[in-house]
Amino acid sequence: MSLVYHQELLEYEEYYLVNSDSLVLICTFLRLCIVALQCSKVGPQASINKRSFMKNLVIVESPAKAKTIESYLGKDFIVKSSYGHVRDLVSGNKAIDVDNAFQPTYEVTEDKKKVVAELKKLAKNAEMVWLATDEDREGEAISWHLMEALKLTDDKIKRIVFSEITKPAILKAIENPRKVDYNLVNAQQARRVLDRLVGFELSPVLWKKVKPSLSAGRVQSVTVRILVEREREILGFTSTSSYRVVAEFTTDGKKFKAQLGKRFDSQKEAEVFLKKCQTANFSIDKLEKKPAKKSPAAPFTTSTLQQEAGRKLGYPVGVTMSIAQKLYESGKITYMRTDSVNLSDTALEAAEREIRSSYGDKFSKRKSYSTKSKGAQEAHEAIRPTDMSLHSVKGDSSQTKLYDLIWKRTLASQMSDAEFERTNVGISLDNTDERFTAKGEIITFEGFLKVYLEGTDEDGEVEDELTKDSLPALTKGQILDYAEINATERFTQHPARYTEASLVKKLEELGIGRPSTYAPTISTIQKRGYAHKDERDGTKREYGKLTLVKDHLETEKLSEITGREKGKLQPTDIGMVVNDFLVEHFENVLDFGFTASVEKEFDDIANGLKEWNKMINEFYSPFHKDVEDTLENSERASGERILGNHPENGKVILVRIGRYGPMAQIGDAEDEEKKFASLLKDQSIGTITIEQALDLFKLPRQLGQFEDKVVTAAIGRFGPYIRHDGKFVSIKEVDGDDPFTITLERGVELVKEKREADAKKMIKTFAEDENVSVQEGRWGPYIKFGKQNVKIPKDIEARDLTWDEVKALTEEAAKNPTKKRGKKK
DNA sequence: CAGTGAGCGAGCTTCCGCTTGACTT
Repeated sequence: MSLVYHQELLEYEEYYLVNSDSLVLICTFLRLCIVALQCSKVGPQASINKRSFMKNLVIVESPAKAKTIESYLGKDFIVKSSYGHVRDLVSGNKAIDVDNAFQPTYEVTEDKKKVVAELKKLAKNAEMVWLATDEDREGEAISWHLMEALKLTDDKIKRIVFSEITKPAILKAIENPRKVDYNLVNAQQARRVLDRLVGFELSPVLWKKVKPSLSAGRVQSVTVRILVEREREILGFTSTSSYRVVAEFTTDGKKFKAQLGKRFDSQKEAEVFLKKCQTANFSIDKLEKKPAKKSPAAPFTTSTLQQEAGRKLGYPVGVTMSIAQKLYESGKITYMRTDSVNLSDTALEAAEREIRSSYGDKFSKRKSYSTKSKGAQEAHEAIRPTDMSLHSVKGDSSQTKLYDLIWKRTLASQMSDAEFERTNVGISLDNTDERFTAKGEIITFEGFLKVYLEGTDEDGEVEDELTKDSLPALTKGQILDYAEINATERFTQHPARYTEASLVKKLEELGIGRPSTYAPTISTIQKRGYAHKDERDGTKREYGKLTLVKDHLETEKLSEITGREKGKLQPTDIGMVVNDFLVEHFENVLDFGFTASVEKEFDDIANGLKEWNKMINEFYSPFHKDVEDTLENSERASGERILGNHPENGKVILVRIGRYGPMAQIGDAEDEEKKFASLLKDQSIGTITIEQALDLFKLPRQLGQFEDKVVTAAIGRFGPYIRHDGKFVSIKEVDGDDPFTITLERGVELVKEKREADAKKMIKTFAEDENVSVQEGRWGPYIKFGKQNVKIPKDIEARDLTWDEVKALTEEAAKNPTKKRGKKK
């Protein structure tokens, strides 16, 4: 933390040196102190309590921000953090009084009680409380909730805002205080109330009509819909193939490639064309050179940082955010949850200085970017290094890499365009109208490409396989000889499944969700079982290739692996069934434009054009009617699909969603002897075959006896396993085992391996009770007391624990149960 | 939470956005 402080000071000093306005600044600062003094004199208690005289409490949302700002403001100000929202709607179903103008009931959230108590104490002793929460809807509401929770009156507070954490910005903010904007607060209340109503009325419908514990909401349900619709596109996609012709020409001993404008639907047609090539004369009939430019990408927002870190470093969005959080906390970068592409003046100056000194004046070009995304509220700066002269951070390699990305992106955004010379070459044949084209590209000025180029998402087939390097010297009218001409069969590709990052991009385009929720939303839909990361090996596919070399035509059949995929988001059966149900009954809320349209109304509320509870009422009345109507009239949604009849007894075989997820069933609902089996993780209701479904009923399999006890193989909640004498051993597919074919010998081998591994973990056992032991776990040694696991304090040596100590620790742990997420049965 | 899947009825689940640590077997 001392590092941060130091760095901020440096920045500050630098600012003094280069900025001619520094005198003005100092004056401003002095004037401020006087203002603060005068302010405090007005307060009724000012003269009574000398100790609290002059004291100003500033409250911001983030503690790291508080530290920085405190260093700007001097000793008359103390700056504290609220750690985000301090109050929220009470939990449960009674937070909103729908019969009384949607009156909300709030409470200080459990984890904020300490924070609120401390702020309350400080506020009491302060002359003035400066509410410096973010300059957006949520920030305004946080200020209001702080007033309520700390019992602050209007004359005791000043509301200040700034969208960058730089000294001039903070001082300017202090000079321009205002009151809390209740219209904006009401817009936030409307947002909050709407989300609670939607979530807490839709979810119970799903519990009744689909499966318990499911959830629905304005953001998550549309997110799942995006995935489901893409999956349907993929399922409905049929791939077609065509032959693409590429010729390699030589001139002056140099080679270059050109592609035919036309593709052929069959091998036959391709062959006919290549035969024409054998006798054709090739000549250049078009030669065009054009200058071209490429501009750098805007500085990072949360969304673009997540995308680039995904593309270039392979990080899931949650990982990116936690690395960024660490960089932010150590003062290396600005705030990482932002939708703004704006850079502060001090940052622009620093970037320019850095570019001029490292690359030269002609690489510098100041640019300001404006946001393209819909719901942007721009309460912060773009994500950038706090110190542009720091080219790299030491230590943790993931932090080094992410910082590197941020540094380069920021710098590049203020650099000149890259310049190219593009060449387009047309090549004609004298015995057909078909033509080849070649493209060349030479960089004439590197510009921003010197440091950074934004990545791209591979989306479908790469259309243009030609290298865009330089072409050899060519002239119009020149006659060419080919070295080789290929016609290769290429297949059209289904649209790509979403990655975490490309999904975030889509959400941002639709204005759904906020920088602080992109990563949590993606983890929510996976936790709820609506989507998962896929892993498909791909399948072998044959393709044809024709090669013409020196008048000799050859035909080959080659093979390639297609459809290999890892880590893409794919909707599950439950995700699809829930989505179809919601889309059918709640089209309005599931509409991709729903958020955008309510945002418009929130804006009206913020501008004082509409009352918030009126707006909510207009939404809620018809919505609630739909909910009741659906509860009463809709069928249960199970996604049932009938696969056919049993080959031996003729009973119906179907797949559907059951209480515990996707399952197969033999026999209909009336059948007294119907049987059930869960689908495997990689199977789905939509694609499973009758043979695969029948296989499921072969488990559990009895393999035989070992030590007079039965050994069985089956598949459970955590995957395939061997069971023996009440103990379970996982069967790992990577070892080439599976429960359908595994033998008794191999099963016994796994049981023995497991015993050995368990013995290794055992540190100590006790004669008093054989169910109690001290074992080595993932996070170090722990006590296993029956089914209870107990942590061992760091200062105690696990090996030396006595029976009495173990009992004492266990009893203490039982007294203070840690809040567990899991519920008891 | 590693054998479930009917139906009953208890009591429970659930939203989005703003922030960090505490905690995990």
